[in-house]
Amino acid sequence: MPELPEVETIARGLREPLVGRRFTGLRVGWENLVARPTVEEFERGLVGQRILGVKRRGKYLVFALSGGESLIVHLRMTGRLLIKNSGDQPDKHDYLIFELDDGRELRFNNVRKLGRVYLVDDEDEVMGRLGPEPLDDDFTSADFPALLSGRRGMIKPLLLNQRFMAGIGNIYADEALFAARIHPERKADTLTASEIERLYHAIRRVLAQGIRNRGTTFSDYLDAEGREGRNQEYLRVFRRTGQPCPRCGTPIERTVVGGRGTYFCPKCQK
DNA sequence: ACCACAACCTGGCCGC
DNA sequence: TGCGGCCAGGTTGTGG
Repeated sequence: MPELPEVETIARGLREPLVGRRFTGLRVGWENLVARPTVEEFERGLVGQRILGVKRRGKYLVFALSGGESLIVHLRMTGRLLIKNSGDQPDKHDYLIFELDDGRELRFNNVRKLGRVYLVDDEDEVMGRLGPEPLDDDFTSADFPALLSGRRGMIKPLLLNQRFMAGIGNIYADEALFAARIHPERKADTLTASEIERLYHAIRRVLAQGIRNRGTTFSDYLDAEGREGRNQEYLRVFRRTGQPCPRCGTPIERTVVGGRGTYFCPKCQK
């Protein structure tokens, strides 16, 4: 579910309640969510540490801890990070509950149990192979052609490859390709210079819009306070099969590209 | 490098 | 109402 804009919205919402707090306890309802180290070492290493900062990298959330380690969380498909009071009704899918020193809790809610948490000395152990941050100031339109060079596969699976670029998922890949008027199955090495330029700006525009709208909620996504996003009201092709293309009126089509459901306008996207 | 496919999981929806 | 099949915003590993 959560892609860069959703994870960014969560990170922003977690800063105020978490920075300066200390973890006082951990309750584990599904051990496989703890990717590393072992559950016992994870709990022992975490409890007692103060949270110094919260940031996002790609689709990961990173919590800098007072002992120098980093707590890293990936929400995968259905993960949520919610701030609750300790007395609040627990949800059956709250599989990790981080107790805080102010009577509140950080709850990792995760219906499909696919999310993962890590406690590591060096965040590169988890995120070292991620591609560039598409919204960084130092990622410019001049960098994008070089990033694409040598890539011969289809453009959509490439956008979804986190080692190519960090943070893009299925929704924003389709939206960016529509905005750039590029067919999702185009081979990366057939894109013209102007298409590459359009794609660069389209990626940044759709991600920035997603953040402005506080993320896209179809079913699962909620921010740290449990609120839905509203970017679903602004999507132009994603999950809009049969509805008219906002540019030309042709019905939007759905196909499968690289194993993922893919929405596009067959007339605008060549 | 690239591609297809399976695995990890549960819940919602659809058709029968 | 029940049941099987399919689908889902992500990632990783395997085999070709």
